[in-house]
Amino acid sequence: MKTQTRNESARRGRILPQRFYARDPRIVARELLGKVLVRTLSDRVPELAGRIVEVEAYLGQDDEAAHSAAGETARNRVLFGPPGHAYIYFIYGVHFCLNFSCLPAGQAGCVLLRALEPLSGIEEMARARRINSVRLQSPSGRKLLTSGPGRLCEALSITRSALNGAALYLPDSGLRIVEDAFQPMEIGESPRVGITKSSALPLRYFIAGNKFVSR
DNA sequence: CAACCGATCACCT
DNA sequence: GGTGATCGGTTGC
Repeated sequence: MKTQTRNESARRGRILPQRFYARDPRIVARELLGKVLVRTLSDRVPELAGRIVEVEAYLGQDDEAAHSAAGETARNRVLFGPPGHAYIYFIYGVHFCLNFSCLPAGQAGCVLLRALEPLSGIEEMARARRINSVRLQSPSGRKLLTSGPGRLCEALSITRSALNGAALYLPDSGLRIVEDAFQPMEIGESPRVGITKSSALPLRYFIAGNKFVSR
């Protein structure tokens, strides 16, 4: 299923305010498409940035696939806190995944980032992902940078110890989401990837036709 | 104390 | 394109 969206008021570079996240994860997920994730590593290194092209919504209730489904624990505490914070978890003993907390404090919905289109700092991303410069020349090589939830975290040096709980709406937290110039986009929907419970819900959203969508 | 995973890679056709 | 190996934190028994 595909639908059209439009956002006339986009102002490039404006940080999304906390209230952007204080809504249903399905709305937040769709509106995050086309926005830009900016990662600041230090004052000395140029910022890394990528356009959000694929996300999944995890609901605050009636969603058995959500980490919050079994209630609050030490790991998922951020999900139950205020909206607009990074929830980062470690999966399969190897990878990190980045989520944004949604809904007011006390409700635990979130959005998982599944793929970015690299915009700047591509050389640095390739170093972090151990992709050599020859491979980076090809479309398939560039897709290895940030197409996948574990890949994008590795490319942007996003770890739980560094960024779990970070406020996405503050300019100095190392991770923020900004608006980009308006561009027409068609949004595709599908079931979410890699889960077994609540697997039929169509809560994965992506920019139709974008080459950096993971699948 | 052990099963469970929201993924990726190498290697195969 | 498809298949199998893999790792370790988190959780609940």
